[in-house]
Amino acid sequence: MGRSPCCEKAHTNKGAWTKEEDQRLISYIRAHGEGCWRSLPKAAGLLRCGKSCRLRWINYLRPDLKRGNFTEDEDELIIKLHGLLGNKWSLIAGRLPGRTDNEIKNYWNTHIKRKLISRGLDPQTHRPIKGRQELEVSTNTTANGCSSEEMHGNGYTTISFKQEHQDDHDELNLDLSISLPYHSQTPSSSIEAYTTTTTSSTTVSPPTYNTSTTTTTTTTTKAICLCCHLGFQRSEEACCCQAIPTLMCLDT
DNA sequence: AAAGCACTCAACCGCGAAGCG
DNA sequence: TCGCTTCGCGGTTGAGTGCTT
Repeated sequence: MGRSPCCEKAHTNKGAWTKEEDQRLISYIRAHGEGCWRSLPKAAGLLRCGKSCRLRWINYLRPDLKRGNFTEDEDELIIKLHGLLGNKWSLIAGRLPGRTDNEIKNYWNTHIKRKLISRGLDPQTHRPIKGRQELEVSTNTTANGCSSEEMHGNGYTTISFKQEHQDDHDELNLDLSISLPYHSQTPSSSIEAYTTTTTSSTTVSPPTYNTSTTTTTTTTTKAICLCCHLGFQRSEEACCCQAIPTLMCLDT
């Protein structure tokens, strides 16, 4: 019979949140912290499902949210990140402190798409709209400019971005790749050589952190620790930000 | 002034991933 | 290893608001 509902819908409110509900949620989270969204509504005395509470907190009530218009710099950053990551709004949001994935997604759909179209660019591919046919012939290149996936014998996949595509984003140095977890011998000694040692089967390397298989020059002004990027700073995993004071912890 | 239209954005829904027993 | 639960993400919807005619 399909999935069970995330909550007992008959006894939950839906739609816009009231001030009182907001207040209840804020004070509960202030007192007990985030987590266990499933049981939170009951504990906080809210007739909402946990999902709804989580969304309300993350997208609207969090104290570190930056409200207001996006700056021109943020616009450009979003465009560049989207060009590399596609519709990975949460990853993009992770690079824009104070912005949420929902906010960026909405902003993309309402403003940036139009902006790119007016520049003669396809919002999905970030390629000139005119030259699309010839680009589609190039079977090794995905819509986002990634080279096609390389399947390794062990079943893991490495996705790397073509240099030519990265040239569009020089100043960002977004050398993003997904590859086998790589156990660096000195993981915290060098930002360039940074890799995680999590047990995850894939490692998403954020900009600046090159895997062992890529060689690029790395001069960036903004860097983020992968622990922070992936939210590990809240866990027991060591966060290299502490060891590297120049890193920006964006996900706080 | 009012009706219709366009736009924005908060919130919902469904799915896949991760966690856990 | 399997099945269940919970979480998080991306796509979509719809109410509210502003603009145009």
